[in-house]
Amino acid sequence: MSVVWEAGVSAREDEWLWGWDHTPGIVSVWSEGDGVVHVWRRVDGALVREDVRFRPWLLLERAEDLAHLGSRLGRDGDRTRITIRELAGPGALRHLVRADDLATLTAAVTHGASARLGHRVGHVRELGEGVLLLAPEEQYLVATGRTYFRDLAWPDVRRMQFDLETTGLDAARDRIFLIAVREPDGRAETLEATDGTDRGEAALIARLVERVAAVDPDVIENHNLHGFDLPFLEQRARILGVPLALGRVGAGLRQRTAQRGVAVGDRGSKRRIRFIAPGRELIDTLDAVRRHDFAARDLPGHGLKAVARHLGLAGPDRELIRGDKIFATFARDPERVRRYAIADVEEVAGLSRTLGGAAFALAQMAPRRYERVADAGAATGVIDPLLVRAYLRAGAALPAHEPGDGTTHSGAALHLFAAGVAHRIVKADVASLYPSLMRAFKIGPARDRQGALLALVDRLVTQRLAAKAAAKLAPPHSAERHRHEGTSAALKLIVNSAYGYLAAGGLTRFADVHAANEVTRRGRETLALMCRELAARGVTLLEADTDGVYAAVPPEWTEADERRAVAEVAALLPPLVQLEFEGRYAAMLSHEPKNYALLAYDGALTMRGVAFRSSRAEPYGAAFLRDAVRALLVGDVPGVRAAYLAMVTALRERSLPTIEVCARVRLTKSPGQYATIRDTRREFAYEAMIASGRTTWSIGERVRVYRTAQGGRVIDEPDEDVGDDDDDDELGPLSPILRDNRNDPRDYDAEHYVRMLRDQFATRLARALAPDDFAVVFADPDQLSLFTPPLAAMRPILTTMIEDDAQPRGT
DNA sequence: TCATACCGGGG
DNA sequence: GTGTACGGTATGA
Repeated sequence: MSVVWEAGVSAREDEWLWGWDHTPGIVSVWSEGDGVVHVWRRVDGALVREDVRFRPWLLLERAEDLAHLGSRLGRDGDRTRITIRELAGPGALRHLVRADDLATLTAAVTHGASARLGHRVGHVRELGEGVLLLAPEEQYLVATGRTYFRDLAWPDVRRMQFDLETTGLDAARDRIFLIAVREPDGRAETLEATDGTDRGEAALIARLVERVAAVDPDVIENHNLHGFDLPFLEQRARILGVPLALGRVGAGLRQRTAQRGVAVGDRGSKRRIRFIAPGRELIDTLDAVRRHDFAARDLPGHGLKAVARHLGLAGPDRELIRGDKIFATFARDPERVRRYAIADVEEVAGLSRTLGGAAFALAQMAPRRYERVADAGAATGVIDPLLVRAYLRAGAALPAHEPGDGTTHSGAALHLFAAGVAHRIVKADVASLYPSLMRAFKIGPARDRQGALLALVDRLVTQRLAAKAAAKLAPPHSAERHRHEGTSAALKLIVNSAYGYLAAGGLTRFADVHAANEVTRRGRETLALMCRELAARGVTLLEADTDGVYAAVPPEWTEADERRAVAEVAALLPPLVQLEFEGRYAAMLSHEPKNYALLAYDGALTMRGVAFRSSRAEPYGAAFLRDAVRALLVGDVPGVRAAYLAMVTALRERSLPTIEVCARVRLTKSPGQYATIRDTRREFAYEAMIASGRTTWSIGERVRVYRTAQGGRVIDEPDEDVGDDDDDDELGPLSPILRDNRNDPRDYDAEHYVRMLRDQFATRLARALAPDDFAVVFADPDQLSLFTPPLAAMRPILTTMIEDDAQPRGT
């Protein structure tokens, strides 16, 4: 009996995650809400379009808004034009209303609501929380239990990439002169305007449209597709009067409001949109990059070139051209721009395959279009639709959104126990702490009577472990492995956002600040327990943050001792909360909370936090910090002094190239704007531009500026900045070409940069040395002192904070 | 100096 | 008819 019941629950919860209708091969869905849904499917590789009858639905709080229909209102199952069915349970949205088409449905509701409220209700959305109306395709997917891509593997979906090359960034003024296209079979080529006229550009756009129609891809991709290429293309097509039929139905692009889209209309109206090409899915690899980096946080930046290089997708002789020089380069050396543009589309295809697996897998679960799943956040974009579908499948009424009761949300714990240098470091942390606590203590939203969120989290965790295991078993680089890894990444993403869903205030349907606070309270409790128990085993606590602890172990401990201590503490934590031995390091410089440097046993140096890595920081300072911190962490105080002296000498003798002292700044004012405020307030960067003879520049331009005895100057940016990949300890961030600049005037203000070295950079080491020692190590070589204590006798120190300095902080 | 507003990307 | 979070930098009081 109970076994049968368990099986029933299990099947039901599977349906909550994956849907229940196993129609294979769906690659796109589109509906105008007219009672017909266009479904494109890949069947044995061929594309099939099915036009399905479908009755649109909405959820309504007040049935009386339909009372005016009288006998024309049918019960669910009738073939009358509008039907209503009451759902079970306490939720506010308890009437499921359907009709043959959306217009009839919404007209009936607004008519009734107008009468009830005594004023004209023009659109159901004016009913706010009293109604739930999804996009027509989502209504279809929710009601049928179908999802995208069932039984399809990644290569089964036809993907095409295109990338515009333009004369500038402003579509009102600049033109498209070249388009790189890559077809599903991997062939890539460029389409080019024959001349710089309207006619030439219009013909180019028309050729792109023809090519898309001929290739007929299911998916169109590019990096920043929704932020740049599509809006630019749409505006140029509109200006030139070229029809932009990139979809499989309709004459042009459609749009939807999207917070993460581009601003449209005159400034002031804050409407942001993304474009839709019905019948195809428009996928932006920038979304995949952001989603990946959200969890991994290992990318040097989110630009195409930087990410492609980081992931090993870029060829060794990848053509690089600075954005503002592409058009000019094309005039001189068109082949170079062609290679550049083709590399772009090829990298996009590689990026999509490498990072796109999560969205591909999510689309097989959530009742939304693939492109929506790909660009949505996990909480409102994935979990909420899953919950809506689960409730409707269970025949249960949905709660409406509710504003919080004023309770503030409390966050994670952060403690700094000691600052300075410590040795034999162990890092222990809990993987997926918050979802683990939700599972362990059954913390879910109070209004979730079905227990759907916790059931989903449980299932997601189990299935993720299965997907991870399956990925490990599959051959490296195989399609199968790729699929399992994508599934695993997708599941992890949703699992980890379950807590965010709880804590999202009024943004999510089942948000519950009390439940969220219970999760973080348990989290702080768990972290405190970990710290206490680790300390009881003889380690020195250094820093603890949310779900992890850094600590120094006694000199006589072996790695086995370290692992044993962590395992002992792990055994004291609640079941399902798994403390892991995350890593061990030779030494750590603890500076401030979230600001530290780690020296691994293999010699690799990692620096974290603003104090140690700022993209703005002058390269010479960063280079000095790397050398000095490394010396410090191996206990070599004379080495710290030597690094300092070497840099001071290089500055004073001007053997250091100018670019090493430059700061990168972004110009945010136009020459005209700056001219108007110049008399009231001078700004260094602009003065440096003017002093260097630069009278024109564009807003957003990045320049490198440095200080001279007279003022400031700028130097030109290198060819293209790909971002520092941060596997440092090579030559630093500069290219050899720049180091070898023969025209370098080296007229920087050396004393200014010496002061900066001491006051801005050396201070990062202050907590690791006794004050007297610090003064000696960073004393100016020109100021002789009668008595200097021997550097070799100095040792880095570690200062333990008193209890009050361990600062718990809310978010 | 500290708080807050805004950005991340694309040519 | 939608909605991330976070760490960094630029800005204003």
